Amino acid sequence: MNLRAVKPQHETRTRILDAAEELFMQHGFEGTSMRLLTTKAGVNLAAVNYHFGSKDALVEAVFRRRLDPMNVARIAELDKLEAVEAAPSPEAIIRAFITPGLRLMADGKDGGRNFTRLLGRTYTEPHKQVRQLIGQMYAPAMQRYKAALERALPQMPRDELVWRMHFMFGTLAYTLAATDTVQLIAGCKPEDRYDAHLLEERLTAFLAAGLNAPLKTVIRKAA
Amino acid sequence: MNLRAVKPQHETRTRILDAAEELFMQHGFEGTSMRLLTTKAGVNLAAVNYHFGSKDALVEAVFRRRLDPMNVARIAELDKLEAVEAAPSPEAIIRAFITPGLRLMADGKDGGRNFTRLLGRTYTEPHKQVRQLIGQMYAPAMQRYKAALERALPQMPRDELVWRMHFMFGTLAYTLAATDTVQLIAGCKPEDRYDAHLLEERLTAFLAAGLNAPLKTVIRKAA
DNA sequence: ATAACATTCAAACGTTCGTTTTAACCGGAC
DNA sequence: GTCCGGTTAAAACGAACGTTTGAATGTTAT
Repeated sequence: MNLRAVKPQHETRTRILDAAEELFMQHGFEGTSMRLLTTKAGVNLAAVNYHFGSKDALVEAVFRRRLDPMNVARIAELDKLEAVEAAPSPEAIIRAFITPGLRLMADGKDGGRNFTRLLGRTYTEPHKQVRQLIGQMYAPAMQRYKAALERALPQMPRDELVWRMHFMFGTLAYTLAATDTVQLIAGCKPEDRYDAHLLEERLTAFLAAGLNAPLKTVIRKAA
Repeated sequence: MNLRAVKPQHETRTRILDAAEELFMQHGFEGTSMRLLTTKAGVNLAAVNYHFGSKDALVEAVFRRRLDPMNVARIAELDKLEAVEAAPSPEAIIRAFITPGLRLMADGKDGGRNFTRLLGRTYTEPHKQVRQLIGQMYAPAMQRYKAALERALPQMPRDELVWRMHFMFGTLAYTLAATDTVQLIAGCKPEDRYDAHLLEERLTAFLAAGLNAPLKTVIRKAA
């Protein structure tokens, strides 16, 4: 029969993915050995190669498991928004964009927090393969949000908007990923980070203001 | 004599540091082998251990070479600013903070651009040692800028300011480090990134607006 | 010239890496 | 029971890792 049993469906796979998420975050990809990984997961050394094929394929699987749902959620949030009004406000769009990430970060029981830390690193990931993979997974949501913001801010030059989206993206990425820099800047209680609602408010206010920053008459020097 | 010769002063060291900067950025620390590194630098395999002691010590040296001068420049910019007026504007403070980083990024002939890409990665660096090292090197400048911003924005709650500094820091870090995400968001000519002046204007406008975002009456749920 | 020193070099060290192999195990189908 | 696909187990593979060694080489002071 080709009917997959409904037993502990791929428990080993899940254990490996969980351990990989945590260890990749702590030590990076190259810094995490298969022996350490499989030991932490409580599985045999050969299990990774059996279930995923190779270490590189495992890396990809780790990202796919979380990133695909997150970007699906991002698009769903935007759909919901645009169903109510044709041209949502920049602030509402920002909120729709950052919410799925923050939700993952606030996820206490699951290892979502591990993943957001890992995720933040990927935007500057050295591995070309990983960067391309991430790019592919983000592209659809990005196009949607770019179009939505162009509609919300019709007066803004396109290249300026691209840069402000870039800044916005960076702020979120850093917020999701950063570990102890906040405590470095000031004595900040780390439990604040997990108050998802408060963080969403702060981040939205900051990003909305930045996105709506007054447009100076930019002095371009002749080429 | 203990007088060091003035000849090609530590040429091998410099060649190693340059190669390390580029390769660490491309492949990460663990992903860069000593054999590849020394080959690229055109030095013997044993040269790194001879001149720096170990690979880890080389990593530290790579950061020290660039980070120390950059944070010295940051403090100097702030000194210069506060010499003119006691309480500079938030925008001026922001500009003073981001300028040294952007200057390094725009540095075409030197490998400064390589370093800024590498630097952006460090804020989410897995290695505890590296993170602590970076933290130590940033701390003095950070305290100065925090104090300056508190003076410039006396009405802002301290914890809100800390978070906005955090966002600001993240935006700059991401801007310095990001590689192809901008092109992912939109067809953005990569040569724009190197127009340091234009980028400074854009970044300053965005950050100043975010830092000055209106303070909503935050609804805190009772503990 | 020669002694003392700093640097470079080729070779090898032991360890750990990701992966492969081969046998054992296990639950259902017949 | 017997067979069989899916999974786990222990052991070994060759390759690559960071580091060390000891001799060779260049450089400077006497």
